[in-house]
This record gives sequence, C-alpha cells and structure tokens, in this order.
Amino acid sequence: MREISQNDHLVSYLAGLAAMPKISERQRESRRQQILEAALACFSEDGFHQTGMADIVKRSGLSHGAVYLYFQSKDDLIEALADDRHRREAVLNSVAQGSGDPLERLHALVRVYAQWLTDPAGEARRRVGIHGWAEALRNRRVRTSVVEGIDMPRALIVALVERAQHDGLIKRDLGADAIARTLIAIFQGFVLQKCWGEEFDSKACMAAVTGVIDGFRITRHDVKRRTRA
Amino acid sequence: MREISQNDHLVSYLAGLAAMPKISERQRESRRQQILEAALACFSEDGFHQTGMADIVKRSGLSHGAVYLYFQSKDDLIEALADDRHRREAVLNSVAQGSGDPLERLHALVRVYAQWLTDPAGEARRRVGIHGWAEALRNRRVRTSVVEGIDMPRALIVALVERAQHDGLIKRDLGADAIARTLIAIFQGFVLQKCWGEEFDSKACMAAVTGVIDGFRITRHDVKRRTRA
Amino acid sequence: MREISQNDHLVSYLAGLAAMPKISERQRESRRQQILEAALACFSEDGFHQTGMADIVKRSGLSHGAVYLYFQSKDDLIEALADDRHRREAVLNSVAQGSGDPLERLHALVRVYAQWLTDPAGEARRRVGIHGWAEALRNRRVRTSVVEGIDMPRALIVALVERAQHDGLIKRDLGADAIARTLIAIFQGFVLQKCWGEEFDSKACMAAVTGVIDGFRITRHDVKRRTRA
Amino acid sequence: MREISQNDHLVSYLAGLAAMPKISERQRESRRQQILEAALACFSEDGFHQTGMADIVKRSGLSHGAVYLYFQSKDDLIEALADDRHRREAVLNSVAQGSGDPLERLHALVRVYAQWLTDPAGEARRRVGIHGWAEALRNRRVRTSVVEGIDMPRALIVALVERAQHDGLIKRDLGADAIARTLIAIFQGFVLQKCWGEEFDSKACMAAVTGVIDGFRITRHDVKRRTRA
DNA sequence: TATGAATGAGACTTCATTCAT
DNA sequence: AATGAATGAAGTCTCATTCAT
Repeated sequence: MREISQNDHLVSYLAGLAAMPKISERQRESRRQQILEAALACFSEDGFHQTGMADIVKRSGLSHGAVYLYFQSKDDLIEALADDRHRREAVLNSVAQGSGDPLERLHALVRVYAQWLTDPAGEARRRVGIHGWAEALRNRRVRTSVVEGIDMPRALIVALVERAQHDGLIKRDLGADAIARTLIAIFQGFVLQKCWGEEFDSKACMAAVTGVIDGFRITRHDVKRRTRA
Repeated sequence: MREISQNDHLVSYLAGLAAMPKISERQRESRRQQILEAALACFSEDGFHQTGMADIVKRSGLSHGAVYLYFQSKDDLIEALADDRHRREAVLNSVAQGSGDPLERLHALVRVYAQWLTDPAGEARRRVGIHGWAEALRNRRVRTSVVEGIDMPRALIVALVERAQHDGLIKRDLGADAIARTLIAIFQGFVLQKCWGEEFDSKACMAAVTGVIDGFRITRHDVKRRTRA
Repeated sequence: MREISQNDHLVSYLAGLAAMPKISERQRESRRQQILEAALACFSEDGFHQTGMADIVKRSGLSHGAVYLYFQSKDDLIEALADDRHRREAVLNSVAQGSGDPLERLHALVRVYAQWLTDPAGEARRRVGIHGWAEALRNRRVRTSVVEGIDMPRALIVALVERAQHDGLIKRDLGADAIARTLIAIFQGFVLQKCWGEEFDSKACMAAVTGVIDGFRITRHDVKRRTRA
Repeated sequence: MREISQNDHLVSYLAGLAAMPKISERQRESRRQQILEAALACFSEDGFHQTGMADIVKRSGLSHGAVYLYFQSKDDLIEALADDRHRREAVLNSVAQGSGDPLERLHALVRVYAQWLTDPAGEARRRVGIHGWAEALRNRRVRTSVVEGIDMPRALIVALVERAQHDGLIKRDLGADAIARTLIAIFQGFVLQKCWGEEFDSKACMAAVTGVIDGFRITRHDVKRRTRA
C-alpha cells in the first residue's frame, strides 16, 4: 500500500507536468501562420468564395480537422486575414507620426506606401486586399476592418494637411479630409491597376503622386490672389 | 377538360414545328434587360458568388430555363454586367462634345465621372463594379472587360494631357500616362470609399480632384525654374 | 407585324397554361410519400441519427437534391414522420367516441390498439415510434407531437372511465387519469417488448389487458366494503 | 529551467520502463466511474448519438486519451450504460427480502420500481434508459442487455404469479407471463410518460398499479363462476 | 499512464445546370 | 419559347479515434 501511495503521488506530479499545453504558444502561432499563408495564397488566386476549404487544407499541408482546430470557420479565416492586414498596415503609418515638416512627412508616407505597392512579396496580400474590398460590401466585419484600415492613414494625413495649411504650406481652399481621401484613393486605384497586370509604371505614377502633393502647395499665384482679395 | 386536352395537343403541335415563330427581337431584348436588371440587383447586394441563380430567377420573375435561354451560364451573366458600356459611352460623349481647351475637356471628364459617382440610381452599378474589380483578378474575360473599360478614358486623358503639355499648360516633368492613371485611380478609390458608405463628402472630394488637375498646371515658379535650367 | 403580334398573344396564352404547377398536387404528394416511406424504413432500421441522408436518398430512388425539394432538412423529415404518426393514430381513437356502454368502448379501444400492435405492416412505424420516444427527450417539436399523440387517447379513456365510475361500473377509488395512463403505458411497454423481438405472446397479453380492465370493475366485495364504510 | 529539463528526462525514463507501476485498482475503478457518470449526464441530455466524445471528455475532466484507456470506444460506453445493473440488483434484493405471501412480494416489487421511478436522482438514468430502449432496436449487444434486464424481473413475477395462482389468490385464466409482461409494460410506459415531463401524477399512477394487481385477485364472482363451470 | 493535437472519412446541405413537358 | 422538377458534384464542417510526446 505504501508503494502504491508513493506511485500515486508520482503519477499526480507527472500529470501536473503533462497538464501544460501540449504544444508551445510559439508552435501554435506557427501553425496558425501556416494556415493563414495557405489561405492567403488561395484567396489571392481565386477569391474568398471560389476558394474551397479543401484548397486551403491541401496547400497548408495539414488536414481538414487541423484547420478547424485553429479557425472556427471559413469566415473566421477571412476575418483573420482582414485583421492581419489591418495590423500590418498600421505599421506603415508610423513614419507619418511625429512633429517634423508636415509636407516632408506626407512625402515619407507616400514613399512607404509606394514601397508597399511595389514589393513583389506583397502581391498576394494586395490581391486579397482587393477581394476584401468587394467582400466589405456585404460582410460587416470585413467592412469594419477595411474602413478602420483606411481611417488610420486618413486621420494622419488630415492632421498633416491641417498643420501644413496652418503653416501656409498648402492651399486653404481644399478640405483636409478631401485631400486625404484623394491621396488614399490614388493608392487604392494604383493597387487595382497594378494587380490587373496592366503596364503599370510604378515609378512614373509615384512621381505623379508627388506632383499631386506639390500641386496642393501654395504658389506665388495663390499668394497674390489671396492678397488681392 | 376537353378544352385543356385540346390545348395540350396544340402545344405539342407547336413544339413540333421547326419553324415555330420566335418572339420579336424587341421582346427578346426586353427579356434580356429584365434578367440583367435582376442580376445587377442581386450581385450588388451579395456579390457574384454569393448570389444564386435562384435569386436572379426569382427577382427576374422568369424561370430557370428562361434565364438560360438568354444567358449561357452564370459566368456569362457576370461578364455581361462587368462590361459596363454605359459609362464608357457617357465618357466618349462628354469628351467629344467638349470645347477645344484640353484642360477644360479634362474638367468636363471629371464632371461626368462625378455625376456617375453621385447618381443615387447608379449605386448598384458601382457596387457591382467593385465586385467586378475583384472578379477581374481571376476571370480573364472579366479582366479584359475591366481593363478595356479604363483603357478608353485613359487614352483620352493621355491625349488631352499631352496636348496640354505641348501647349505649355501642364508641367512636362510628369508622364501623361501617369497623370491619367492617377486621375483614374482617384475615381476608383472614390467609388470604393463611397460604396463602403462612410461619410464620403462627394462635393469636397470633387473639388479636390479639380485642385489636383490645377496643381498639374504650370506656375510661374515652374516657368522660372525651367528657364534657368 | 400583325403576325408577330398574333404570335405574341399565342405565346402569352401558352405561357399562361404553362404557369400551372409543373406536376400535379397528387404527383407531388406521391413523391413526398415516396420519400417518407424511404425515411421510415431507414429510421426504423438505424434510428434517426445513425441514418444518413444518403441512405434515405438511395432508398427513395431519388436524388439528394430532390429530397431537399420536398423537405427542408433531415429534422424536417423527422418531424414530418412524427406528425404523420400523430395523424394516423388519431384515426385509431375514433372507435372510442360516441355514447354507448363505456366499458364496451374501452374494450373496443383496446382491440383497435391491439390490432395496431400486431399488424406486421406496422412494424417499421412502431420501431420509428420508439426512436421518436427517445428523440422526444431532446427535440421539443417531436416531444410535442408525441405528447399530443398520447393526450388524445388519454382524454378519451378519462372520459370513458369517468362515465363508467359515474355509472357505478368502475371503482371510484382510482383516478380516471391514472387508469388512462396505466392503460396507455401498457401499450407503450408492449410496443417495446414486441419490437425487441422477444417471444411476445400478443394474444395472451391482450387477454391480460382485458383482465386489467375487468379488474377495475366493481365487485360485490367492493360494494360490500363501500356499503359498510 | 534546469528543473523542468530534469523532469522531462524523468518522464521519458518512466515512460520507457516496461514495468511502470500501474495505478491502484481503486483509482482505476474511480476513474471508470468518473467517466461513466460524465457519459450518463451527457447521454441523458442529448442521447447517445448526439453526444460527442468531446462532451464526455470535457464533463469527465479527463482527456480524450484517458477515456480511451478505460473504454474501447463510444459504443463500449453506451453498452456499459445500457446495462443498468443497479436496478436489477435492487429488484433482486427487494424480492429476496420479501415475506412469503406472493401477492405481498408482488406489491413489494412494485414499491421498489415506484421508488426507482420517482427518485429525482435517477432522472438521468431513466432518460438514458429510454435512449437505450431505442438503441436496443439496432445494437444487438444493447438489446441483449436490455432484454436480459427485463427478463430477470419477469421471471420473478412469473414465479410469484404462478404461486399465487396455485394458492388460489390470482385468477387462473390469465397467463402468468402475460401478467408479468403487463406489469413491466406499465412501468416502461410510466418511465416514458414521466420523462416527457407532462403532469405525471406518480402517486395516483402507483395506486392504479396496485389496483391492477388487486384486480387480478380472485373475487367471489370468479369463484362462483369457476365453481359453476 | 495520460495528454490533446491531429486525422480523414463522412455528415448535411446547396446550387448551377439540364430536360421532359 | 418557357417551365420548374430533378440532378449530383461539390461545398463546409464534425467527430470518433489515434499516437507522438
């Protein structure tokens, strides 16, 4: 009996050790990413609704059940990708924060987005982004994610433009919000045009964006006109 | 009872006639439109792949078989709607009727798009357009439609910008194609932002576009700089 | 033009004829029965949850889609069978209605149920009934159907027993409801025992039921006892 | 960290020992009961086939693997629960301890069942019992359990009734087996009616059962009739 | 012994399309 | 031309069971 009792204690102790999660948090996150990457690739090629779970399963190298161990449903997967995109893009905006020359920061923001636009490794993400724009029209959660995703840079641009207007660097007859939406729209359109595989000359187009921002600047002509008035 | 039986005979008889008279061309076109409108409404609400043929059939008031008499497949319907001829024709007209001044013509073009963007009756078309943009990523024929749809206005803008540059109205350091793509991108982005339905101030944004075009104009600063160089 | 117009009228007329339901109500009901019979056979053999829709589909001779044309879901099929049973059993109870000798009517009711119990063609229905009894524990709709199914004969028996008690034919010291529940319980238990394939001697058991009812009758012993009290 | 690493080694070492000490028989039985209780609760709520192993695992507080160490399969669990030894033993005891009078013993048996029927703690068992009745229709081993479960009390009742008939206490024109089956059927039906939870007056119904047994007794009327014949 | 992540067959259901009428 | 019942492949998701740890 004494021996059994000792064994019981040992067993309990070992059981306690075994009660730790079977795979580490890092391993779990790695599997999650593995699935998300497979989903990204599939969605990028065929869109959300033309991609079957079987495609994602096959591409992930896991089993059907395993995928559902990490994501509750296909919709969950779609939303996770939307959130993922949301999180990644938040990083892009950081370059615009701070208190330097607002026009310079605006140009910096444009450069970052230009880089994001032209990075070959981001192709799939951009394509999925477009599918997300369409999906946002009918899926509230995706829409929220998308809208919040553009609200962030918009707020930044608005702040920069307002500061620039206050400093007399940018024309005051255009709304800051409208300018922000215009700049964002340009990049949205560029993503579309680029992903459709047209002969999209990124360099020239980025120059045009720079030109657009410069066009917002106050010229002597404007100064005179305003002085006269 | 006897009459119904006679009718049955009549039906069989007519069905057997190879030379059975077809419905008028006008009726045929009307039916086609009826189906396209139903499809437009459905696709606008749920996207191409979340809309079932049954939805379209129900909304059109016709039968499954009837729809397939006018369109070979669901993809056929999608392609028919992705190809938005209306807009292209409107653009053509607007520019054909414009005055000689290329900048004025550019502004006219912008006005046409602005109208298309803000017309409440065009909401469904705009939404379907966005779904088409996503679909263009995986469906070659849809992509061709979409790309051709923007190639036409792009060519127009390029021509106008080149003339304006030649006339010394627009800076020469920006590619005409890049400017065209930028202007088109702006409208694509506006369509997205407006359809997501979040506080999009169309009037202010259109003013910003006008500002963008004005920004492309040559200023004394530019003239001086170029003279010096 | 006149000919076309005439043709249009003809077409409309024929279209009007064709707008009648494609299959007659009788045909539709026949298909429904075809499916219900297949489901009954499958459920009888394997229970509701171990029977796959594929089994029912195969047995019905129809296609997967066709079954779903008549029933919304597997649960719908289960509930339809419960309702079906409900409706069929309602007929059994009719023999007990009327105003004749209550004891005789009770015996008549027993005979009808005995017949229902021993009818070889009803085997599948009895088995499905048992599965329904279990299902009633967790499916509200099935439970409602089952409970209503026994409420009907119970109410009848209660009425007969009360009349018999009033007429001095049955002991008054037993609740009419309890007697009704007891008689119903007997048949429920018989169904179980019979369906399990035990050596169930229907004739002897029915005699026992008759004996039970006779046992409820007032005897001289009771009369004396009541007189004394 | 070093300690954990040491533990890992210890675990590996113990796992490698073929002679790894087993847990005590008492612990093993306790684990088995733990699982059976969890399964009972789950099956009672959702039935055998709507309960997942995951439900049982969660409720038992153990792991999937652990459950499979004690039961080979889900069917194994079902069979273990379908075989309700508790009740059978209670019946045996009650009759073994009864007085010599067969009628009194019969009443004692009824009291035991009445208690089993009304014990609130037995609700889950009764519900699982019903699921077992349905399962018995398609699972040979469950059926064997169930049938054997009623064979034992049936044999007891048959013996008691035959003695009572021999002693002139019960009518001889009813088969002892039929009477036994009838009494058992009554309780089966009562279990159903009670578990469906609709205004089942246990007390009144038990009185009715007593009445049924009394009804089987020989009355002066019967004696006379038999004498005459 | 005990864990729980992983498996994969199979569950229910949908839907684009066809074809007898 | 028109109908709509019928098809059946393919979709998403579940779950009893296993096995590396």
